[in-house]
Amino acid sequence: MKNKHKQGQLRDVQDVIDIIGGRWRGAILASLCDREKRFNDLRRDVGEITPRILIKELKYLELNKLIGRNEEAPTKVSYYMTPHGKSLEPLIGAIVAWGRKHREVILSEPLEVTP
Amino acid sequence: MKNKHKQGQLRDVQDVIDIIGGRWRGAILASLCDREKRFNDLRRDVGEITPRILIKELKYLELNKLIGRNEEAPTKVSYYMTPHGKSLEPLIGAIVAWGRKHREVILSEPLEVTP
DNA sequence: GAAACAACTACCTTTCAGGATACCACCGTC
DNA sequence: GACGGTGGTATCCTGAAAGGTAGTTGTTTC
Repeated sequence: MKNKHKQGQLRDVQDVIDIIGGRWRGAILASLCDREKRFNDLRRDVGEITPRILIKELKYLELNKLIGRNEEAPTKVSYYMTPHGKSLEPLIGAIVAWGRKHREVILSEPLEVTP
Repeated sequence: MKNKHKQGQLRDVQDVIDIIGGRWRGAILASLCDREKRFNDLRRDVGEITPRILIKELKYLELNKLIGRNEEAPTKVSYYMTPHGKSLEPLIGAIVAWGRKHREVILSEPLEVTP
């Protein structure tokens, strides 16, 4: 994000966009909604992601308290959704609903017969 | 967007992110929610945006049927929210609500007293 | 008819999220 | 003590998005 200098609503919107936007965060959150995962589980789950990016995204989500990190031993780290992370679910639901409706609107282009 | 190859919910989420995400679209939509605006009104409203970018964003939003374009004369063009665009308002409301809550959560860091 | 404005448009540069690749530290085990 | 697996870092690179600057077309205004 570059412009956090906005105030009020716009700032909130941009914050949320930042959080669930981007290439990977949605997929990571979705994968963790399912259940707790270890680093390499996520790596396999999410697909083409490189460890560098995965770590970066996980740290970001952790910083934002959406996911938690559990380290039993240096080689046993797992990630899980926090309650705060789970509170995103209804919002994602709303977004999905609007997205669906939006696609309908876009697909039903009336093919204007220009005079 | 690069990966539209996802299916279902994730795809909807990404679509919506694409629409209201980015540096300017939120601000433009917010400005137009208020009332119809002319090109240079928007330019002043939104802030530092250059005409090139503004045009691009407006075209994108128009393509997505969120805003409409009204050209009375070549020098009298105005932009306005379509009904579909207005249907975004509740969603933006929900996002704002979660964003606010999120900021509270983030700001109330308990300053872990590490042992 | 030229100056001033509105609404674009073209061209070129910069920035930065994301990616490829390779490497490191720690552990168990054989 | 070499070997393989897990959980990372470090280094360099790329491409798309955003930005800067200037130009073009039409309009009104005098």
